[in-house]
Amino acid sequence: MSSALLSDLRARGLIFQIAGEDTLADWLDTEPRTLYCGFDPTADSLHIGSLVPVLMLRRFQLAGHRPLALVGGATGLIGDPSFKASERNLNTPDVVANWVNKLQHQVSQFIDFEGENSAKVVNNLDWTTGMDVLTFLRDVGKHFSINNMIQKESVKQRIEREGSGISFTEFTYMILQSYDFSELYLHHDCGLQIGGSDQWGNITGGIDLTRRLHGGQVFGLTMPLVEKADGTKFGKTETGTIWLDAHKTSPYSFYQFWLNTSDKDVYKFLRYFTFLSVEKIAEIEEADAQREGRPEGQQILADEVTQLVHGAEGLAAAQRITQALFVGEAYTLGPDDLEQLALDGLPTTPLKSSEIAPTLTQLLSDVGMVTSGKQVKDALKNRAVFINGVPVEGAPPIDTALCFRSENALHGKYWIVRLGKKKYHLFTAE
RNA sequence: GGAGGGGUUCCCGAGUGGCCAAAGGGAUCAGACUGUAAAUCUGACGCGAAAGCUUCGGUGGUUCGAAUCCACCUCCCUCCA
Repeated sequence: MSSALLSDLRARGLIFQIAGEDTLADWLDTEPRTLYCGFDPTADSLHIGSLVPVLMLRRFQLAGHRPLALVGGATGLIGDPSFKASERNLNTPDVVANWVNKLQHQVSQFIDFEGENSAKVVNNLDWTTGMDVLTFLRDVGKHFSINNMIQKESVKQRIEREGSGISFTEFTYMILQSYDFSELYLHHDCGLQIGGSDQWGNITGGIDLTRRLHGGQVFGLTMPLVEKADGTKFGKTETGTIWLDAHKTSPYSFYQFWLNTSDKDVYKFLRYFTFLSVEKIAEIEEADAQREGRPEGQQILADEVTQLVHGAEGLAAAQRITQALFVGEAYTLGPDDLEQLALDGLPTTPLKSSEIAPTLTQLLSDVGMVTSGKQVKDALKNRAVFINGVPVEGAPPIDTALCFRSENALHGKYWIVRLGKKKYHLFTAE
């Protein structure tokens, strides 16, 4: 059945490279196996870049294997140099420890901790923190050849490129991660490490070390980097990174992100980010190709992924807002509906008449709709600013008191400001 | 420790005394066209409604005037020891 897993992954395009390809399918087929994937705390939340590996763990678990999610309490203190253009700043131990906590919790929601192949979260700080330098150098470092390490593609650009460089600290990262694999092999019988394609060098390092230290034969599997057809970076928008934490990226914004996926990417993303079968996705693609006009792929993608990350409630909230703003006429909603939208996560700001910003440009940049007043000016020129559906006329400065009068409010206290086609903000009278 | 090269606005990268808020590209935002897609075209892109204000690693200095010259400091890179 697991070779079925591999062929499904292959059909999804989720396999980039495999170490031990000849025997991996057999190994997976004979009995439930343990595998791991590492997540380093580089922020207080994972972002959608980590979603592919996280979901990969789940795919293996659904196929009957046991996933370990490793949180890099130790490696997060060092910083992975793989394919990074420059050295990064070190974060303080207490900051990293705090992030570790958050990641543990976050990763946990995607894998199942019940049943026979229950998942486990481990932290590599547990086995590195007590190790002294000499032991590390003699027992671990001795197995690594510098000649070999500097050959790795992942650090080559740092070593060869003029104007950059790599510290010993970051260079050592690979050894730490390799040691993780050998430890998990020893104590958890973990025989497979998965990761993004940038992790190939680190993974093969771990495979070599495990063989040298324990004579164990272990496997590695990497997933392709998520790339967009237009070549721009996946997972970033004007607002910045798309986080998995609902407090950092609301389910609504998250949902909108997927809904805005390009046609060229949407079916690939369905294969990457959902558990819909490859056949089902092919059907959707086929149906979209037949249909005139707007395809359904984005809708399905947004529904599926939002459900996975934010649950049924988060999805429902995101859909309610989307429905109200983009499908219906938002300014025909009743007061209860508007309250609900605010609760659902539509960006909302109460207006206190005493401390309201005097100009519209200032107000909109204060609430984060735009990053500078210039954008508002630009939008005004294009008649792209609307309050409750009515375009705002004129050029800045525009008096906010005139814009937000109770006469033009919905139900006496609501104003929906729209800037451009997609940005909405709800203001309420206090 | 020695010798040399470098730190420019989100990123890359021009700019070597006034014409510089600083070329060009990318990213981003808005408009048109569309389907909340792509491509294309248009506009914006340090802050400010404007007057104006604040930027070119840091601090001082020279000058009527500095991103550009000088001094010191700091960080990075290359080679040598």
